[in-house]
Amino acid sequence: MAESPITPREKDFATWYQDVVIQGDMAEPAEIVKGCMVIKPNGYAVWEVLQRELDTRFKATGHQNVYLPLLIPESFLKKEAEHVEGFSPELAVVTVAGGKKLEEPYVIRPTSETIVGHFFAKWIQSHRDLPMLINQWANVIRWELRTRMFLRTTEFLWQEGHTAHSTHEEALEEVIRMLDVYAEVAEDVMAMPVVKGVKTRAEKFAGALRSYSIESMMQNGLALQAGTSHDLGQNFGKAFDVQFQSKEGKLDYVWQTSWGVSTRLIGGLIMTHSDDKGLVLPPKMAHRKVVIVPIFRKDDEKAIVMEAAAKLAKEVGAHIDTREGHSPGAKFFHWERRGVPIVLELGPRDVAAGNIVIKRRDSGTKEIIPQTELAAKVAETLEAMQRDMFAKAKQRLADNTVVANSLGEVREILDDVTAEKGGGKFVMAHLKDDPANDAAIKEFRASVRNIPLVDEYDGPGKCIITGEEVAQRVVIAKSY
RNA sequence: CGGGGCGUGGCUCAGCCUGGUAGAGCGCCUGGUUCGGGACCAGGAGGCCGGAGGUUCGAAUCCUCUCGCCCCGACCA
Repeated sequence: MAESPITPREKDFATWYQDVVIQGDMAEPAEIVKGCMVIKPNGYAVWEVLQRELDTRFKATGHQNVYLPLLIPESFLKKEAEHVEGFSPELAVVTVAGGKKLEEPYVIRPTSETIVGHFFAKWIQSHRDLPMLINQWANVIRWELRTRMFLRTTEFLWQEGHTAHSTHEEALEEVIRMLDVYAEVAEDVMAMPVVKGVKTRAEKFAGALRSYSIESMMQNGLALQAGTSHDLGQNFGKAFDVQFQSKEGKLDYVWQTSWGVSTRLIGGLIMTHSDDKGLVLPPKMAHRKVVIVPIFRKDDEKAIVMEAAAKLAKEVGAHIDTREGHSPGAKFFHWERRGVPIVLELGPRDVAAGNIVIKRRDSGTKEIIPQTELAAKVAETLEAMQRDMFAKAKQRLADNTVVANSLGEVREILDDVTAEKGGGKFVMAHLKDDPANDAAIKEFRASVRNIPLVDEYDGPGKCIITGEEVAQRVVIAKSY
């Protein structure tokens, strides 16, 4: 028995994660470029599934795709005071082009609110131009000091939605609508349960009135911000002079929103479902759902097995592993590490008996069934897997969410938690939304993840720091 | 930016202290035997030892400079 190339979660969760990403052939560090990664075919295919699922929903809610420039004039960033302050430290700037020093440097986009502001000002004159609903699929660069594959890389892929509305109410509806879209994709497609909520003022997007997020829990108990949706108010409208004339003939600034999810979701997917044997993909996220490993010795056996395999593969849309020079065992490990939901084994014994062996990736259960029942069994198994994986993740979230009623208690629960050691929890506590309180939590390197939109706890209570009455408990956790 | 580690065949690393013909395992190629959970045997290809300079008869090894990567903290989708 060869030693597993994957570090067990128990031993070191962070290393386990790296191992799963690499052994699952999802991505590898770019090495030649600091903090960047190469997304490999197996990883990019997952991104393509996400893109399809999200894009379909964006279109269904009335959005259209656009593409904006990668480079932003430096002065644009400075137009919104909070925005530039928030992003300055992590900008990459182009100062030389065409062999000449540029008069005004270009910033490589960390996000496109400013460019959007500029073009919205050109495109919007009347209330009839509203709402303006656009989305961009793009890459962005944020010069982060600490990177981890998929979770935080210097360059990453994402989508950023940008909308403009004539009223704040309408903009807020949009913010929540898109947050709901994210939650739906996370839960129904990725089988990754999330907590929807409002970010504290200290944690909001630079330049927003308020930010909303979906937070998910990884297997080590750390929180992952899986998606954000921002109520930008009229901040960017004023900064970029995006005005429209109302029905009554009055001029007003537009109310904007922006929302995004990134390749980070792939990291979340991995850390939600995978195990010590490697990647586990929920069926809806798997581009290759079923693989057949044929087993044979002699050429005559090979002929009959391959014939049966071809017929069954066609029936269930399976990929046949025809690679030569690899034993069946090696092939099982190969697909297991890559997270394929169902692996079918087909050998001479099965062909003779009219059977086939079906193996589920998540539970590891193996079953021998008649070939005539295969199509129905595959469909049923994929459905059950999707359901079971979500239920399991949801249970883990519930099991690791605890209530605390004092700052000391919160600290005790979270103090020793690290990405490597795990043991993280979502701690529900009453806390006033005040930057000073966020700072107190930061002292032990935890943070307020969000204030849930739906309070599933005991309603109002006294803030664990100030003692003031607050409406509900917030989620406090260590996070990525 | 502070602390730590590391650059040697595709990968993981040994060799460096004590200078003297560049190694191992895995992977790869060829042939044969295998094949129901990581097969075995035989043969083979592949490296100016991150870069520059210096010391020396001679440098992967010693000295100086330099570039880069990884890990740990402060910042973050």
